[in-house]
Amino acid sequence: MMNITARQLRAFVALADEHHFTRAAARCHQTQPAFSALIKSLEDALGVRLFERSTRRVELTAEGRLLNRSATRLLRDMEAVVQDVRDHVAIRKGRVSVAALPSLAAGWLPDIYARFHAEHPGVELTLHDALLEPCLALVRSGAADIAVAAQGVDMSGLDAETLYEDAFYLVCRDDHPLARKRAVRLRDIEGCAMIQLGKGSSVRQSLIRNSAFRKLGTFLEVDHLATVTGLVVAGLGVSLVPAMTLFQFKHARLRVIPLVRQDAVKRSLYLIRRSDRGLSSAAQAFYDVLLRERAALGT
Amino acid sequence: MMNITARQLRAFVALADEHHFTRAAARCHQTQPAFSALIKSLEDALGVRLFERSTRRVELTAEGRLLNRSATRLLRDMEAVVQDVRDHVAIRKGRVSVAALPSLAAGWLPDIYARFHAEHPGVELTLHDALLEPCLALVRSGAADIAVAAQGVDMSGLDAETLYEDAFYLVCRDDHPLARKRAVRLRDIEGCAMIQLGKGSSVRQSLIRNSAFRKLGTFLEVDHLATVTGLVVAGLGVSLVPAMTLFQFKHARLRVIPLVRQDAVKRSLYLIRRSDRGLSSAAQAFYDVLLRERAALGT
DNA sequence: CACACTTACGATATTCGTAAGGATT
DNA sequence: AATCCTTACGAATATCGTAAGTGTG
Repeated sequence: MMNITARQLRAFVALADEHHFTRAAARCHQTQPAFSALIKSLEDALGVRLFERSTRRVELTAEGRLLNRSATRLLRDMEAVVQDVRDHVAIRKGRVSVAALPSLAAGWLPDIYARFHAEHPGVELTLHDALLEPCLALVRSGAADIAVAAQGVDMSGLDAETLYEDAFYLVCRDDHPLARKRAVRLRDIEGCAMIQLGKGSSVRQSLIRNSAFRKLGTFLEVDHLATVTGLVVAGLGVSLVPAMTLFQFKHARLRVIPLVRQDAVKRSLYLIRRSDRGLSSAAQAFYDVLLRERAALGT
Repeated sequence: MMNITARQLRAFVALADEHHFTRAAARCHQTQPAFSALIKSLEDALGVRLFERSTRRVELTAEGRLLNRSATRLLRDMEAVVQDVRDHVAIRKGRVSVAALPSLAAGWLPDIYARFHAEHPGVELTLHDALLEPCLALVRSGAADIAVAAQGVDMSGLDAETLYEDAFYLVCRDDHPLARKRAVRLRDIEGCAMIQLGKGSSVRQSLIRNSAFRKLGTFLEVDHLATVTGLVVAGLGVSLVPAMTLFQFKHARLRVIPLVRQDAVKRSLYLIRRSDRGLSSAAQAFYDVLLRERAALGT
């Protein structure tokens, strides 16, 4: 029947090259009679003699020359396809697209990206920094492999693996009345001018979900953490933000103060992916790195 | 190992298409367990799972999608190459190049070309009309598959199969003294003004080789048979030409007269090809047609 | 419980390597 | 006589189909 194998093509090319059964057989790591049979099987499959052979001469026939023009290319194509798949499996090639909340995208992930890229330089990395719902939408649509985010309202079709419990801290200027405290209570903050992130942010959502913190006033509402920093530095108010965002508040005049244990509030962060399909090898490797980094987060 | 078969690729494409083992197996004319094993063998060869399968869902993995993009093209390429070879074997495609003496190229071959083309419209035909030595050179170099010609001085590396013994006839105008004879003797011609072809022509060579005819005078020497015709019609002389050229002398005022048996002279025509390589299927088919037509030449 | 993929297993077909055969120089 | 391709043949391997097993909706 019409079932050509890569081995037949390799044998054909080797023989067309060597003009010698014994040598071509050796090149294919076979005994010569087995190699002969392999050539014969190809000739039978094609219904035509591909080599004129006597004991002293091995030459391509007209049809052999015809096949020879295509066979090398065909074989190379074939091996390229196989190699490509293997490169992806071995994570020498690939693409990973991650969607992450802005705080994580700017604070936690860059180092991980750098290390992953150093280990797998052939893999294209994409990072979407987006608010919670857009993050989930990216994963749902397949545009992103993984989201690093909080849970959304609708998590159907998504798998969430707990990543980190991100504790909130009070951020204030050094001349604020609370600036000297080692830990603050909810009650301490209630009277303060609060600078909050927009309601689409997971930081704000986490506070809204917590009944104790829901009644906190909002003096100003902004979209970006950097703006919060600026406003607090300017002395317009204080803010409550999770640990993962604190890299934004490294400033000489700012103080970061934990909440006392009984008033602690956290936002839960998850690794999120589609439940209906597995990850590519590269994406799985990235996912595994994220899981491994989770341990380091505890410190 | 790395031995991909066409069947594996066909199975893969079928399953990627159907998303259903049982249906894909049927499409490949196999039982479902055998088909399963075939997919598994491909997955093992590539070292990666290509389908996510539960009993209710069959979906491509990321690597499967990667392969799917190439597999269809690869399979089509493969089948195209095989089909191309088979088309050549079945003489639906191909190329035949024939070198023939001018007399044969113009007189005998055109009909054969027409019939061969009607039977094998996909085969490209080339006809080189050339004198004897160029004809042989074309075959020797591989530029022509077959020559229809006389034997040359050097026939090494060439096989010659007898085609036809081409008897010479006297051609003269109707008012010539010999025009009324039923057959002429060598002696009758010796005094005539002879119009001859150039010494490179096989017609002239055949006469030169025959000792009895070597002493014939040459009144005029020209290159083309058509010119001979014109000169004879003009009454400048007579000519001796082989039967295969007589189509050139169909003219109301010309007479064609055989030689008496004891003075008969012939040129031998051969089918000539390289002895060191076989013919392509198409060329062989053409060769066979020429051999078959040889029988018709006897009449 | 019905459908669908996997595993088990014996039968068949293919492929392999060793050894003998035959052709060419 | 030496080289080298083919054929012969028993052994190892692969593939097939039937039947039983397993998991999912």
